[in-house]
Amino acid sequence: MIDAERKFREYLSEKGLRFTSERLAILLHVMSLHEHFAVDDLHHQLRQKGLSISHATVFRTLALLIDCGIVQKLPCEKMPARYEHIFGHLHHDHMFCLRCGRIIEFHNAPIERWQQKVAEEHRFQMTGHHLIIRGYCEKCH
Amino acid sequence: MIDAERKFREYLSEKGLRFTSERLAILLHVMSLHEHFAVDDLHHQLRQKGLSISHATVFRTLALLIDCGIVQKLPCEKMPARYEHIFGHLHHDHMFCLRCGRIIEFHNAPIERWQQKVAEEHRFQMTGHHLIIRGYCEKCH
DNA sequence: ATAGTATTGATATTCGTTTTCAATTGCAAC
DNA sequence: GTTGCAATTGAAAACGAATATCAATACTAT
Ligand SMILES: [Mn+2]
Ligand SMILES: [Mn+2]
Ligand SMILES: [Zn+2]
Ligand SMILES: [Zn+2]
Repeated sequence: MIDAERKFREYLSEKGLRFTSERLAILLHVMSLHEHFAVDDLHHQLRQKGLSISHATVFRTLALLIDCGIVQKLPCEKMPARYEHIFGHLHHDHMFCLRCGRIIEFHNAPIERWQQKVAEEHRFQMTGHHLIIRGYCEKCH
Repeated sequence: MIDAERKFREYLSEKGLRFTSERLAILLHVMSLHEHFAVDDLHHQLRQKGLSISHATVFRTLALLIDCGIVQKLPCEKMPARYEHIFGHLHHDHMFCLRCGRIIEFHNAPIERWQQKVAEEHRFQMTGHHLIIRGYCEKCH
């Protein structure tokens, strides 16, 4: 059993929820993906594997995985949201290429620290943040 | 005539578009607002003034004002987008209080500089960015 | 005035996401 | 293992912000 499964099981158990075969299948597939994906991508890939999991269940399970801290949602303007597993990964932010749609990940410690500082200055209790840099990637200049 | 009106007139003229009474009314009302507003807020306020401007025209005109650089759209998760006029204002980012919905504005020069630097490091041509700090405001801790 | 085009409001449509609900399933207590 | 029951599921319907459609109207230039 992978660590993510253990974490998900504990989360569900604490909430009085059940560990179903659908939830396991979705968890395992999400953990096997190393890109940013849309709900439909995930749904199609599961069906290609021969699993007939409904659209609704994919949405519902992703919500659980987000609440559990295994998955992160990237709100995208003008297109369906993207998701990615973050369990086992360090925090990062994203650049979106407006031409080819490429998503580039980055981490910048000074930005993270200044965010903390700004929040403190406003006596704001930061629980998270969300930084997206829009523009054109190397190939699309 | 306020500066924003001059700018909007020039923008429309260059694009071969027309300066209509609806567009003027929306522009003036948007410039009079000093909060972040949803499309429905704006629409209702215009109707309260006795102006019968359609929903569609409000959306369409906001899109023009954004393209023109007078207005900015703040994508909100789980709720309709918010807008604000930025003409005559310096760039700023936002903190969203998850409890009371308050929006706090801030500007942090080091964050802006580091964003530029990160983009350059990835040979990414930044055209804009979007930073939202989520959490709880002073009153909502 | 006239013609040509942009704009409008009302309405319908889109589409990602959420909800509904009856049938099914997991799970804990017996 | 049987039972009881709430949680879960899939299919379909509903939702809702945003957009598209289109006939009527209003500018603009000639
Ligand atoms: Mn990522
Ligand atoms: Mn603002
Ligand atoms: Zn690109
Ligand atoms: Zn608050």
